[in-house]
Amino acid sequence: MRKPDGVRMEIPKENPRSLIIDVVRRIPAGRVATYGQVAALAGIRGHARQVGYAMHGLPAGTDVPWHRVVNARGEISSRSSGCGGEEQRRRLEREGVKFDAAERIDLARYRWRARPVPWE
DNA sequence: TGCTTGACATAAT
DNA sequence: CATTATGCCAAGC
Repeated sequence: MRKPDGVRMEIPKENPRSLIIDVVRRIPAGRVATYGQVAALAGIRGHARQVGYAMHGLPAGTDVPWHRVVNARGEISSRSSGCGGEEQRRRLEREGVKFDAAERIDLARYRWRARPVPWE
């Protein structure tokens, strides 16, 4: 078989990265979601790393509430670019999310439930 | 073209 | 509950 044109778009619309961002946008204020949860909602369960990678590719001043995405420990993931997570923590506190002495969030209480029914 | 790193998760200890 | 080890996929070099 031979290749079609060879001309390919670098940024397909159905890019998984965009899908991840779309899910993050659905996170309500005052709630936090884990990377794994976002990945699962994006249809890529188990690919939590790609979620974090997508966040890293987000531009400054994006409309995506990336600050509502935390790791499974309920803490802000440290990134390679030194510090900066302080901004994320400040944004979450501003939305009513409380941090404990270990700078962690009580996921049992603030974890976003993307369920059709709230509970029960 | 192939190896290494990475804003993680889950299971085991 | 904390730490360690392994797996996952994609982007960077």
